[in-house]
Amino acid sequence: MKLQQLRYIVEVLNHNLNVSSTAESLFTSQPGISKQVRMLEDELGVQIFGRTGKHLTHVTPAGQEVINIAQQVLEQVQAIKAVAAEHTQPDCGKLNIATTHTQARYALPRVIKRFIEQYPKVSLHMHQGSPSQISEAAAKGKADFAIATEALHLYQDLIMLPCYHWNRSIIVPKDHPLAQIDKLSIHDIAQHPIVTYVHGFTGRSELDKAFNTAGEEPQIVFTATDADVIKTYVRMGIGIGVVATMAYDAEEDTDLIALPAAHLFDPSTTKIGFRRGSFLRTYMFDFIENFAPHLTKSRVEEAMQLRSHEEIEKLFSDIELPTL
Amino acid sequence: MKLQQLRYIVEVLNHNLNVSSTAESLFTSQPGISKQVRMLEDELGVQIFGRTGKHLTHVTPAGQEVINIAQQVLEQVQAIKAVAAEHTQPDCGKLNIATTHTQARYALPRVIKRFIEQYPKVSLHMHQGSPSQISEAAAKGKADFAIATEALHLYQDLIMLPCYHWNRSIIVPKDHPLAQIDKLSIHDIAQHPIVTYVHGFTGRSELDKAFNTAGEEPQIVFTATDADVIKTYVRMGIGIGVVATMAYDAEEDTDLIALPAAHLFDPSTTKIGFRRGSFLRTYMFDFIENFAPHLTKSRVEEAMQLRSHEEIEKLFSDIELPTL
DNA sequence: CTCTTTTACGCGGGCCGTAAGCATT
DNA sequence: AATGCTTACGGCCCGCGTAAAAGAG
Repeated sequence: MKLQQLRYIVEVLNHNLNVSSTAESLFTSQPGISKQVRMLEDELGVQIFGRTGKHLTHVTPAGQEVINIAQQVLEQVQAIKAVAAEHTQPDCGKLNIATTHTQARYALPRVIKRFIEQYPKVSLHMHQGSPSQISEAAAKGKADFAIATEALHLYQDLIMLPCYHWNRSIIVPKDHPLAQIDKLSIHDIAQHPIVTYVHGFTGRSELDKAFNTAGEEPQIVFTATDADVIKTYVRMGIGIGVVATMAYDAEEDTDLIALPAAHLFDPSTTKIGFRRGSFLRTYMFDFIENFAPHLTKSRVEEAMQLRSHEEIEKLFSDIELPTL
Repeated sequence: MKLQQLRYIVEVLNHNLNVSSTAESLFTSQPGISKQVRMLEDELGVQIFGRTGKHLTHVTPAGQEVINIAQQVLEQVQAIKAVAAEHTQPDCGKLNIATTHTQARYALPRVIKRFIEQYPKVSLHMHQGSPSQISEAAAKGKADFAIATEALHLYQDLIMLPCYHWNRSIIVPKDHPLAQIDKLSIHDIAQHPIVTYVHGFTGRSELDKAFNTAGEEPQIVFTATDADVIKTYVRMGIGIGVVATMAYDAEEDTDLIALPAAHLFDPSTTKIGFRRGSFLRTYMFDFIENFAPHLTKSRVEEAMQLRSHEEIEKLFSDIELPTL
């Protein structure tokens, strides 16, 4: 059994069982992969892929189990390389961050600016996507960190640490009638068409919950994955916006007004997650601490020892998170 | 990076940094290993082993980290092979059990007899040792199962499942004065010299605890790791024996009498442990269930999902264990 | 007819084993 | 002097790439 054989079967699966495209992506020849796959199958005595004639059609149950383990092996091989790099070039490497528009646009810029100054030799890559895509990217090792408010808990083998709380604001055009009301209620909001995040994005669930408990039915006329789009439609007069407070910029959004809504919706918590068992480089610890100052290296390491989401939550229950 | 290079560095460490003996044990040449080790070091850019001149003297910090991960990789490679074997030859394989004399001599024989009948093609190996050696063997992957009463909890990455409770008996020669007393007390026992298990063996800690809480000082004149030796010295009149009840055989030990002592000492619990993340063959699940009928495959799998000893204990808190 | 996998074949690299050289104890 | 690691060299296996054949859709 060779490490490359494991790489091959994992990649063939990632390419929907198309060996030719797998070969192309790995910059090698297609017959080479086919042969190695069959040699591995011969050695193990088990078919990994099911075939009809000459085409790979499905993954056998045994093959799925083998591939799952193979993925872990390859992750650990990466960890070995990371350990080595940490000792030879501590300030050199890659950092892949998977996150949502909201974080990338409003929460991360200052953090990333500082990080790049501190570690100019680390190449930084941002992957944007939906919270579930983000979690998957982190869980599969395509990203080192996932930063999001939702969906991270879906993967048991992601360690997720709370970073900060944030609240919502209602944004309306300056001349909107709601701007006159001193303290908004859910009922007030329910009278107007709403523009907000799509399901599964940026704490959308808290919004639905608040309306539910108030017994009101929100008129959601338009949803988008990011606040910039939402603001554009609010400007057009389509409805009132419900967005993260941090998405309102008093200097840029002079034509809009943000009405605080912290009293209407429970705050959401943005978390940073990474694969359990992955080796974190020093610059990764530093990135985390830059982003959330209470997440010191020692505290993160402590959390890595814990074995369930609940235990980790307990570890941070005493700590007051910043609110954006 | 090749799998064999990882095997080599792990084995070199296991052979106290002696490359020659490592080569011998792996049935290969010593220069081959030396070269591969240095090639791996070159590839990683990190010294794994420290050298003075031409001799390997110590493991570098980076090397230790690399080797730790390498061990995990090799374990997973074993898991892949086990998965494959499970699908091709479900009733064929190996089973390594690490256990103490007490278990091997009194608890396991009937289980193993049945197991061998059921799986004649599985080759079974028993490794005897102290509880801490046993735990280590299981944790390091040298044994599939560790069966013992003590020390298993020392390894966080061992899953240990409770099998049965057992109590102690006082064994004395037939004509011993204690044999006349109806219900023994700790005080009664403390009047006589005691022969029992050495520290760290077979629930010895419960014995010490009972004397401590009773405020008595036991006169322990002789300790051994197994009940057969203890019985021999009891026969010689050295003292009274305190052993696991199951170690007394009414048919063989006709010259001795066992006085129940369940009311004097808290019962101990024998557990079976195995490495977290290891792949269990069907015959392994069957072995466990043979040994402890309440440990069905589904219940064991459930326990494998849990992440701490506490959670596992909670899972079994409702279940009444048999008492031997 | 096209896309994809399999088979065939030749090259090159690298792993391994033997033998000799050299450092450490 | 003995033990143990390194260097040197040669054989052999094997992984890879190219090219052609065969099968699936």
